[in-house]
Amino acid sequence: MITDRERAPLTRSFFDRPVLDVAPDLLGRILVRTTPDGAIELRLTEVEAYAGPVDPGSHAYRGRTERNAVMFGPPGHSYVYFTYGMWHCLNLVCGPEGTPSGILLRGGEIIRGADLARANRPTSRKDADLAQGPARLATALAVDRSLNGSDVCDPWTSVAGEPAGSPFRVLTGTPPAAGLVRSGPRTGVGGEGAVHPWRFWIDGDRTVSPYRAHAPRRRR
DNA sequence: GTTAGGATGATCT
DNA sequence: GATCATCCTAACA
Repeated sequence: MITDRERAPLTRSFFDRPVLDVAPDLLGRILVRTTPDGAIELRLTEVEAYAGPVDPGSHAYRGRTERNAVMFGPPGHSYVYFTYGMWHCLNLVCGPEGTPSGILLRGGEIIRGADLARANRPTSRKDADLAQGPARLATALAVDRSLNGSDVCDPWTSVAGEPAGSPFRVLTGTPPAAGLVRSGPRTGVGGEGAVHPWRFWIDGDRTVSPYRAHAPRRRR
């Protein structure tokens, strides 16, 4: 059962918890993406948890490789991967260190810097689409693999001494209204990984991506 | 409103 | 060689 009113303090140890605790706790919080052109703020509305070695859906399921190496590192860092030949996806690594797990950011509402986000994603027809879906989210926030392994600062370490060029921060934001946090199967995850209801979203929010079940692709 | 098909390349078996 | 934590467009209802 999801207890959507439990909110951990947003300190350095926020991400150093089991991924299933962190994932619903991220809903409603704000990811600040700082670019050379300015800041974009995104209120998170949809995430998916990937639970490392016990989860067939996780990139870390078959052990450490060059691609998934940051999932095996300390929590509070970004894991960015490239998929389908075109797209990037942004994850946040959770703890404790040694249990490689991450949270895929699937959807959010741009609450500041919408002009920058629109410039990054000119094909978007309406603002609700800007970060609706993981690859759209990464595109709107100008995230690519050059940001893999970046530190995700919390407010306490970033108030005065934020390193120049630090690309991500997380702010407290506004919690979802009571009773609106939902969970269900993860999008696009098949096999045994499909049984876990590890997708979390804010019910009724227009920036949550439509659910699509896993479907094997036809070969051509 | 929904659905089918193509784009495109890194990664892993 | 197959798979992939996807998106967009066109076609249809």
